[in-house]
Amino acid sequence: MDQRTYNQYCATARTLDLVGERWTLLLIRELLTGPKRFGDLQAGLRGLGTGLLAARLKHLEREGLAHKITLPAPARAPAYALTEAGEELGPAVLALARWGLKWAMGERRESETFHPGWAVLGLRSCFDAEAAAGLRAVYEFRIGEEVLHARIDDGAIETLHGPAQRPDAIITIGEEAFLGLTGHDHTLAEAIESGAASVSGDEEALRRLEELFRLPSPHDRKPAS
Amino acid sequence: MDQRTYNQYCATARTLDLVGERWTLLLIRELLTGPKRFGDLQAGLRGLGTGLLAARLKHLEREGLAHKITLPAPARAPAYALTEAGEELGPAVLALARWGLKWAMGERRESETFHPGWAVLGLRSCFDAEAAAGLRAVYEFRIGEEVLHARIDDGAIETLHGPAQRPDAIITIGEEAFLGLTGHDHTLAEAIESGAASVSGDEEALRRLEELFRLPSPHDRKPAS
DNA sequence: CGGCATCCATTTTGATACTG
DNA sequence: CAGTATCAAAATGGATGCCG
Repeated sequence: MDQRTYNQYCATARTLDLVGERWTLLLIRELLTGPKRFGDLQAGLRGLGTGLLAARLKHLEREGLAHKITLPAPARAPAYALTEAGEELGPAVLALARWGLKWAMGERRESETFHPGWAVLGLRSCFDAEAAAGLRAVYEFRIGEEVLHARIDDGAIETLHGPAQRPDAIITIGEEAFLGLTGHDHTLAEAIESGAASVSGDEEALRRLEELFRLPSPHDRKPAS
Repeated sequence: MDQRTYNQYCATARTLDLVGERWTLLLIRELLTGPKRFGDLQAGLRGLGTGLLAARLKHLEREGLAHKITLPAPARAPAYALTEAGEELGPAVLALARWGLKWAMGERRESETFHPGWAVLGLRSCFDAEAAAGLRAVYEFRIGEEVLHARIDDGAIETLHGPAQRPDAIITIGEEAFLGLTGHDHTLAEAIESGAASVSGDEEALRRLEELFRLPSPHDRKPAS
């Protein structure tokens, strides 16, 4: 797995030598929203067997992109987290996500799995730093079964799995309705209207929510010409 | 990944379904500096056989990321170019390059190939838009056997293979000396001093050159702890 | 639950030879 | 030069069993 190198003295090629194998960037995507346990990682990556997952994790550890940790009490369970180097792959993963939002997200296919955590990372990929100037707020998203939060601090954003300590605003919405948002089927206001979503907390923070994340309108890669 | 898809309704996964296979992102890297012929593509991707290259190109065409063109006269030769969708993968490729410049570029290994075109893309990845505010200039780089140019227009940059029509400044340098620049072995001024490089053209444009591109200092992914 | 080992069917790849 | 055709060597996916 790392004997197969591109053998090019090129920053892109060297990076892909490290994280270009199948599953690796998705593994990093999972870890970008916080440390995860072996089983949870596998749950987020259906199709990846335990053997390959273990091999990939070992590779990331050897290369200094992730490391094994012990979750704080009371969990005390083993888990994996990104190192500083791994964390800094965030911009690259988000750039891929940003492209995908614009050029590759059509209707959800029947066979495709979906986890709200991915969506929050997608949100982060279209975060508008300028629109967040001067804003300092923590949002908690409760989407389907999952809970995530985004901490925004004047142009900077951090999105992590789990509840927030002291959220300024809470958005609760079902998976289906959330997919309707990303698919431009309806707005958040409409979802609230119809009862599919509910919000609470600081009104000012909630008002600014829609400016913060600008979902690109989907484009067709193969125009009818 | 034609049949082998991640099957996730996730922007990152969908993108990797399209361009995550081996060689694909490097192929796009090659095309990001302008249209290329089949043979030139293969030259830039040592190790990629003609069969796989043809398959990858066909895949990119089918997916609307690249298309086959005929070079303008007098060449009139077949070549491949990126579509708008393909072009927009630039930010993602550059993000990977930026990461690699910081975390993965140690000494050049004996077996590694090197092409100046990669370096210019690397330069572009660390282009500082703020430092280019108000600047409008075209630089021509003659590195080893290759010629490339960068057109800078007030925060925007475009880097293409080939000579510029009307360059404001020309930088001529050998491959070895150029690698010394990226490896922080010496500065451009020192290379000029020692006769390894030479510059000509607008003095103002040349003075601003070093502010425009900020090479990150290399970091160790595995600190001695 | 976490994680490694093994066996096996299927894909992907790498290298080379071959054709218009 | 621009590709096709072919075949051997990896990598992957899936099932399964094991051990702490």
